[in-house]
Amino acid sequence: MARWEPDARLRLVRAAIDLYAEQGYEVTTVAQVAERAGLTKATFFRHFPDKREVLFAGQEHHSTLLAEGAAAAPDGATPLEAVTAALDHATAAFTPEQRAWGPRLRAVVASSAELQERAAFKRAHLAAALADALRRRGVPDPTAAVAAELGVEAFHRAFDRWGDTTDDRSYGDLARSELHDLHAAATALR
Amino acid sequence: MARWEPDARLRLVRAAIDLYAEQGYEVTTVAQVAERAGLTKATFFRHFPDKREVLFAGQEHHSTLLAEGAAAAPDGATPLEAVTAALDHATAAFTPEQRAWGPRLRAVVASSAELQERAAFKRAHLAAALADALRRRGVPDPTAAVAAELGVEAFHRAFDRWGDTTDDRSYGDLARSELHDLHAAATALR
DNA sequence: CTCGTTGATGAGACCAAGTCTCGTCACCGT
DNA sequence: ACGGTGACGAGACTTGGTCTCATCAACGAG
Repeated sequence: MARWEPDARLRLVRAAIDLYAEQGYEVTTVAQVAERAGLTKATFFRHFPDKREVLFAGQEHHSTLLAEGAAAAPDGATPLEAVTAALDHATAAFTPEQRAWGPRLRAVVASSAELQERAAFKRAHLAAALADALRRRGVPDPTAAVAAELGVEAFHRAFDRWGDTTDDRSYGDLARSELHDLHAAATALR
Repeated sequence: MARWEPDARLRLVRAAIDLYAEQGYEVTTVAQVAERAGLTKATFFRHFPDKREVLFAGQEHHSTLLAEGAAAAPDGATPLEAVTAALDHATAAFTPEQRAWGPRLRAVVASSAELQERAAFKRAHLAAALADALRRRGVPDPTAAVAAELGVEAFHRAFDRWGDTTDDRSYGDLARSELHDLHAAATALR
């Protein structure tokens, strides 16, 4: 038998989502989250840098996936095709487990300005990573920024719709569809 | 003679920018900022909700200006023309005083992840306010979001170039120019 | 002129986030 | 058998942020 129960990190994430949803993010203390996970405050901060990050850990992975996908697109691909490749590659992050947690996470984040702030920061990182990957492909500056912005917007819109159980399409299909709509709106803009 | 020196709020802003720039944002305590302004920590928090906001106060005004400008555009205006009107209207916020503080502010914000987080949040608010104003004009959803995103990107790019003293064009001219470039990139996107 | 009100501030207690140091002890390789 | 490793607990400590209460110049009513 192990000295400590395994998956301390996962237990912390679950405890945090549960408590934040039950009684609210602001009134929940880190000590409470740690206690529900069978740990202490000090250990919480060994796994996460702050009280917010426990909800967003794993999203650095999204940046990596988007950048990898864009970089791996064939040489002749247009910027938009590279963004599509990035979204396809990011599909790897969207497991059924994520789908189950999505709505609860969205609700909790929506309830707190502090959490929305972190979400905005993560989104900015996503856009920066994707724009960087496009620039490394030789896409010139204003185009790379616009394409990355559309890609990240599609990424988030698709995630929102993916969480609605009424829509049974795969995340990849939803992302392609959102990107197509955004691109159409952009080219038609006057 | 007044009981208190006037402009407590402004003194706090100046003290904060100075100290954050001199010795770094993270190692500066709110008590130090208040002391340099001739006040106490409690009074700091009467003027600003937290340690970060002292650098961003006044930016809610930007959302208001953008929304007002977009709402005031003539009835027949296209979405892009409404965004242009919004940027023109926001010109009111860019005084010579702002121009002098801009580069220092940018440097301080760039030095701290916590401050970049707040900046990303403010940007998201700007985009949401502009998109809302466009939707109220009857612009349908994906188009409003894309136009707002381009507008906010132009807003920030113009502010960056406006801070470079090498470029003597007015903020309004710079913003129109940036928006034009971004729009061109968007319509040419493949 | 006097007096009560107003409102910005100071003083300081208080809580929680986040940091840091030190001690513990199962596990693992030698 | 034994020393090293690493995840964890305990608890002190700093600082961001909140709250309550006291202070006192300005101001207006009488």
